[in-house]
Amino acid sequence: MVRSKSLQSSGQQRGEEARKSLIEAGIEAFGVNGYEAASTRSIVDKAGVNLGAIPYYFKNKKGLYHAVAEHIATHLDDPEIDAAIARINRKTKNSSLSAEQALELMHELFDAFMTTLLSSDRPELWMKFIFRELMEPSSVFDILNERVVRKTIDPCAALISKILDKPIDDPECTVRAFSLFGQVLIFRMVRQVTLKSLSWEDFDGDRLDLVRNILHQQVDDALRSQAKS
Amino acid sequence: MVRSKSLQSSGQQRGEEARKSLIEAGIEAFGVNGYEAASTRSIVDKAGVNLGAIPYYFKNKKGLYHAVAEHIATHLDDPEIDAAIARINRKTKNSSLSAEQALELMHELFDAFMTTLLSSDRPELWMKFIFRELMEPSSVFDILNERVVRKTIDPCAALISKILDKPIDDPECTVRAFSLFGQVLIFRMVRQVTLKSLSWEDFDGDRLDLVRNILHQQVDDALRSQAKS
DNA sequence: GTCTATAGTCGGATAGAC
DNA sequence: GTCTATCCGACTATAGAC
Repeated sequence: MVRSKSLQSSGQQRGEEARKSLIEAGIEAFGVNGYEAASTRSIVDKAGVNLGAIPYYFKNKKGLYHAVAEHIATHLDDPEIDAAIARINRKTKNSSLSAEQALELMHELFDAFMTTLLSSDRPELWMKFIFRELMEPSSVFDILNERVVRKTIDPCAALISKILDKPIDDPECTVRAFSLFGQVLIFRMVRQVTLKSLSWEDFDGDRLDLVRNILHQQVDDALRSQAKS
Repeated sequence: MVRSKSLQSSGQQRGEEARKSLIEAGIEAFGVNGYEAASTRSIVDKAGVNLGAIPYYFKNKKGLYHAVAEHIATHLDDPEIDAAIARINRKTKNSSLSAEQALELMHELFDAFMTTLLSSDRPELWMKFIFRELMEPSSVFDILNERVVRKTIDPCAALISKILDKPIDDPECTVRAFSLFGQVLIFRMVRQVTLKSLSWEDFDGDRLDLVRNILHQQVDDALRSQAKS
């Protein structure tokens, strides 16, 4: 009895470990070249589990893909970015926010965003997974769009509406939010292209600062020139 | 004799058509979800040729992929963008270009670029093919980087060096060129994301104008504030 | 609950018929 | 020069042993 219970418990633990390692391996496999290019065999090999584990825990390959997307959406948290977003959400409810204060919050968000996106010790495969899905929507597009993109873009658009003194649902606010993020995102999305043109090997140290300062200035100019007086 | 010659000629013609239709089908197949997801069978079906045609004309699947990249790099020409680039290349050699004139050339390029990228009647699958390769470099990365990206980015960086009065090899010029393009590219790369946030179905008519005007202003502000006096 | 053996399908590439 | 038949390996999913 005791022995059987202990065995079961150890089995459940192993089961949880198998789930985890499959999701971990799934992020890597799906991240590199997408859903089709990742074989279930390569995933179970990397995860150190047997082939039957995927259908058992996730029903099928698509189920694992879905679980990977859920995992990324849930665990993609960066302390500085999250803190900046929380501050923005709190203060945009306060309608007495001045344009200058809003711009300051904007810079806090962008500075955190740039540092996270450009320094390479961050989970690069998570990014690839997300960007691929956003470029070519499939079954998990909504998960990532709602819980990763909107979470960041909507507060940003709200800030811009304060700065420009325009209604929150004015498309101009959203267009500006996306285009400003585009300035940063391009260095992550086509990273190799930008590094090659610059003859750089990485965005580190002074180089990261250079990019950060330029983008900071461009965000500032774009919004300040249009700010309510 | 005559008959055999005519048959051979017709055969060569058919051969050329097979090549063309395979490349056409390849753009579509590789464009949608990448190299791995495209099966040679689906490609030959779409092209209306037999399975042996791929190894015969292109050696193997990779050879077809390479040919598709070559075709895109060669035939991706937009009259207005090309004209703008040609003007820039001509005038940046003239060192007496004023900052104001350079900024004007910059706007010509960006306006053409935005119209082409955002209006959906342009070959969307070509874009997907290019972006996927730039994000995840494989064997044809250099072809696309040299003949599509550098062709546009380098003249743009040269213009910026005139506007800011900095040396052409100052990394600041390249960083600014990429980030300004990023403002536009994001609307093409994660098109569905931006459209969904805006509750738009397409970038057409007034909506295209709205985006174009905002980006025009942002490019203007970013550079004008830093222009040599 | 976990793993292995295998079914059934589809992939790219080839050899040889026409 | 063009097409067909076929090989062989790899894939996902399942069934049943342990």
